[in-house]
Amino acid sequence: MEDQFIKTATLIGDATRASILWNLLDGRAFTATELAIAVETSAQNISMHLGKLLEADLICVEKQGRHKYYRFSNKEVAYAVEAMANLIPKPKDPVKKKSEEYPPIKYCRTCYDHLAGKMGVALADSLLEQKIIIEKNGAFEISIDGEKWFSDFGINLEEAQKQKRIFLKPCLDWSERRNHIAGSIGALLLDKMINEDWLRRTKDSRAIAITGKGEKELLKNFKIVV
Amino acid sequence: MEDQFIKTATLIGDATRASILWNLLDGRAFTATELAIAVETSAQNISMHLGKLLEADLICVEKQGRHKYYRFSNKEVAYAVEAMANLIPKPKDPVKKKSEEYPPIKYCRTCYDHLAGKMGVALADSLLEQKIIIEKNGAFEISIDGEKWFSDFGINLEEAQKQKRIFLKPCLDWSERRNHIAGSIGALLLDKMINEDWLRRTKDSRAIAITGKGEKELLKNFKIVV
DNA sequence: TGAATAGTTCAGTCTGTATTTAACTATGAA
DNA sequence: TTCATAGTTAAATACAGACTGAACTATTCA
Repeated sequence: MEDQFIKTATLIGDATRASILWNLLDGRAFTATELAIAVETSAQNISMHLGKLLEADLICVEKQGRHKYYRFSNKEVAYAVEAMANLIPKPKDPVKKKSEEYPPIKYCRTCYDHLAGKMGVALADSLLEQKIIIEKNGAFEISIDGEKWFSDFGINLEEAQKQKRIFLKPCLDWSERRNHIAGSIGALLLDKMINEDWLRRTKDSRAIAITGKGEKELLKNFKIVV
Repeated sequence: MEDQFIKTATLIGDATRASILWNLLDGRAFTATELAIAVETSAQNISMHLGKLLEADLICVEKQGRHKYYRFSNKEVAYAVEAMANLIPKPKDPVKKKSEEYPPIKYCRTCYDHLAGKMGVALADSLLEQKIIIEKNGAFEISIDGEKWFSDFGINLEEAQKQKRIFLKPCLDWSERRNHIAGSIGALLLDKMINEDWLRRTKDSRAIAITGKGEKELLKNFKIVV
């Protein structure tokens, strides 16, 4: 058991592979070349590293034509990466100004395709408090009032319900240790906010940037102070 | 943020340091020398690695005379180690025989000075089931019948109560995720079993070996199958 | 006191493994 | 077809960082 743990630890604990995992953290799939660029290494090298991660079943691959898309094998991998990210030493004295206390990524990032982090949790809290969604034995449900709210907000619930994916489900955020909103509703909320230019995906698209407009609207609609 | 993650990952992902973390996983504190033995490396080397783990605040240290006791800094470290252990590839076909699945240290080890691991948990379960101890809002108490039992078993409760240390307290076991019995009672139980030659401390005193006599007595007294 | 044990520091060595160079296959587009 | 792009494999190289040896301080014990 110890040997196996050491193997896993040394597998993750290489700079290039750690960077790969970090880039895969938002749940999307990337091609080998994309990862090579993101990680800043050669194609041959990324190929070798992806091979090792594949062999240990930390990632899986899907072939599409001449492309190969790599993603996490299962959510446990994401948990482990996030749990490790939790160990990053906190800055002792908050020298920085208020909003800059942490880089945006800490406050606002995507988990697969919905909002996670502090922002995702705050959003879930607000929707719960406004009784737009309600908690029912561990699951989230949309209230009667909530249905109207979503329609006003410009989200078509019937459309969402048609999708295969789970409609509304809580997702435990490791950095906050709190539930936020996953499922298609989570994805739709994120999409909507991006379309309304409240939020913008950044270049590497893991972090989410909040626009000036978004700052005002988030405060107005959800009482979220950015 | 990514850089910091890579730093943390490479910190954990060295074979020697991973082994240190693995050994600290049960929550106990170890001296540098004990760790060097457990990890099978030199004193100088362990010192260097402990220094790095200390600097990153993954572990902390308490000085006691000429000894230095190292332990996890916080529960997040244990979470991360466990989350990583979760990624160990599952054996597809369980080829192994029953009792040899894990080395003895996994089943029977001390946590500070009381029994932890599977053995400690099984012992706590048995005492609870026999109503020798009872759980009362998260704490353990000795029942009326229990007082007689302890006296029959050769443990003087009044003596134990005089000691400063907490008399009877649950202690969460990381590998089992279950409470076992700490406090002076836990220590006395361990002492007693060692005196009766049910158990023997091994050389490095982390692991506990069960004697033939112990095997019989544990089954008889606590229905624990070793 | 001195002897033994616990732990650290530092310079030098060594080695595992990541990376590079180079030659390859497979798919898609012109 | 031929060219360009995506990705792999294999051997040669390079290097970060672990480990060793030797010399040190601090504490306990006899």
